[in-house]
Amino acid sequence: MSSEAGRRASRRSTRSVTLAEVAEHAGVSPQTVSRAIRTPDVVSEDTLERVQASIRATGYVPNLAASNLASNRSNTIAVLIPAVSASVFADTVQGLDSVLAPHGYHLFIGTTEYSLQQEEATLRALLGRRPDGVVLVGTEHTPEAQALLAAARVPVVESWELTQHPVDSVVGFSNYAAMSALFEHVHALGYRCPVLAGQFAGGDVRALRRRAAFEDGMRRLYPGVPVRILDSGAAGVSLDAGRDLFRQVRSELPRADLIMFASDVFATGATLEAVRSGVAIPGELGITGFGGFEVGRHLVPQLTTMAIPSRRIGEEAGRVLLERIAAGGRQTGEARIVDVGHTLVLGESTVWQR
Amino acid sequence: MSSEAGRRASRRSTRSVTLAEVAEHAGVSPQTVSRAIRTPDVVSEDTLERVQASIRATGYVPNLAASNLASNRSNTIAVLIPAVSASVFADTVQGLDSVLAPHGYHLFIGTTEYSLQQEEATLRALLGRRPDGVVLVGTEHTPEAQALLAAARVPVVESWELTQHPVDSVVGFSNYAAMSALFEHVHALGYRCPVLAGQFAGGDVRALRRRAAFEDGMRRLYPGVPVRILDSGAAGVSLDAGRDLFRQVRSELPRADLIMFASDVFATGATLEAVRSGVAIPGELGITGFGGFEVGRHLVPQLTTMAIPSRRIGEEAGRVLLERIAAGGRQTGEARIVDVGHTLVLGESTVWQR
DNA sequence: TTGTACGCGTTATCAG
DNA sequence: CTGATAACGCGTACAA
Repeated sequence: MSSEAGRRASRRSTRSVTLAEVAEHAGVSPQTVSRAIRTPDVVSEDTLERVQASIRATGYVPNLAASNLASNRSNTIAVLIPAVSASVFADTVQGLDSVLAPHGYHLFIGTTEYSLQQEEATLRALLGRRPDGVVLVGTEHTPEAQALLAAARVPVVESWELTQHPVDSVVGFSNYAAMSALFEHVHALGYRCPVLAGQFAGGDVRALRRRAAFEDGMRRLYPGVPVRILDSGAAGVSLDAGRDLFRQVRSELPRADLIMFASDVFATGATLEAVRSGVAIPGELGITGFGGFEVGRHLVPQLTTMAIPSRRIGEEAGRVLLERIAAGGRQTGEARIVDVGHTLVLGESTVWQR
Repeated sequence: MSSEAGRRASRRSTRSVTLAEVAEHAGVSPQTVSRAIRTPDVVSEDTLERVQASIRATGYVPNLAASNLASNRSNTIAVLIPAVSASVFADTVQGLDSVLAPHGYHLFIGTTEYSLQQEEATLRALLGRRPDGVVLVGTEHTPEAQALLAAARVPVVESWELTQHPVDSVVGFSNYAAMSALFEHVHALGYRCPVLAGQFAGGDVRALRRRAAFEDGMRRLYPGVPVRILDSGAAGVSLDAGRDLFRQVRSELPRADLIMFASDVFATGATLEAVRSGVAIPGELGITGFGGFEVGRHLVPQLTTMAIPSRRIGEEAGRVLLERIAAGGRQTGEARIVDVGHTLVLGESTVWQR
């Protein structure tokens, strides 16, 4: 026995059907089976049929980990979003999937919980899967994350923001410009004392950009008027938080004539609370949102908001990835910047003042 | 040259750092590096530090495809949901992730578009990744999908429904029982002519169960009263569809005194349309939903609905998976059935009749 | 059109 | 506690 060098017990534990077993069943070489799957037109019709029959008979499911290892392609795109349950990003993911799935790419989704540290950790884990591309939300990352992305040597798309210096490419819009445009609109309507309400302590960088736009707008268009900002704190982005912010404004800032919410979610909770408590919108108080969710069009009064094409962000990101992958799969150095823009939605929740 | 047998160009194309390179850098064997990562406590403190330094210095990111291949474990759970953007399932995914992530499992998400054929195709693709577990929405699958699941020999959790004969285990509730309970409640309130509205042509099996509960309820508690059901058809589950269904009921079924919607989404669109068009709810017409979404509590009037613990479904599914994986990772044969139940939410959109 | 011989990067196994 | 060696399942390169 000691001379039986090299004989070891098989390590296969799952005992799933392999390519070799299909080959044996069909009476061809493993390589032919591989070809029958990946490049059927290069195999004779006769063998092709035989192999396909054997695949069905054996219930063969290709091991993509092995395929990945051998070919250096995973047909996988890593997607990092703040949270799965945040519907705006779900739309982006849906858009991504709709563009990439037809090309055989699957999405590997990781969440960051709006934390750059968490993003780095998740990114590290996802890169272990050797994705053919990466999609991130945001343009701010830890230095380590930046290094990881650079070392990965695959196309990277940052999104939901714009920057002149993306890691590779970026698909998004300017949160600052969008909020500024909305601000200028309500200023033109004649509002005298706008306040901002939202969540700014949760690590959402994009919300901070919107806040900056509000602050700068106040200084520029309302010199002398105090800048009032209410933060929901740890409450998160929810209808409850919107309701609470509304109540807080009513009790603490009675002179406010307009509440600009950092998200349609807050604005919806606030609008419904106004209805319930009998506060006339826009008569007593104006309300604006941000995001352009479906519910805004249904609210009574309809919500004035800034619509963001969240699904299109995903679709464009998918196209950029496909393009880059086709071009060699590497980051080329020439940054690609796609601005999907924003659209002012004039609702009934704001009105011409006098 | 011809005698230089076996010399070939390297096939490595991505040239990412490998375990061997870290080993060389640290002056140890590859196996020691592997151990330093996977079982640090079995490595001497001295070497451990050296290896960790080398990992940082080289920017090493483990190739999980290789790890997967060698160890037969992917630390991956495949999740199949009807759609990413359907918020109920997003909550389930979030719940799953919250339980599984701490144990090192990542989710691979695939969508089925409410189609069993699509489910089978997506399942096939995901199984190629050799997940350590599978979570599905629904208990109905194609025969081929059933075979695939059986052959995969990993824990499988079906969800959002109940069955006495799951593939492996099931976490959910009875859509029939939930809808029946809601129906009995409104019957007890004294409604005389309830109608059902929703989407039943889209392939959503769970919606069909709710419809069956409505039909049976009508036959049982309203003998002689015609069974009225409105289908939004291809419109999908949206606020727009809810608004349109509401209008349709008003114009086509003027004698209806209660609309039972198959989803809170429809009910929300309908309630807001009622507010806009000046129809008194519950005065002129009662409304119920299904799902127990946050928005229902904020609507004016608050929505009467049947709440489903969608996040808890994910959490329980995660626990079942962990348990099964710990127990050997295979389907054991003893089905595990977890009923998360349902909760009647009494809102203001229905009221005692007379 | 088909077959043969590696190699992809990691871990299991066994020996030291 | 550490190292050497052989898998894991498939694709690439080359030969036939």
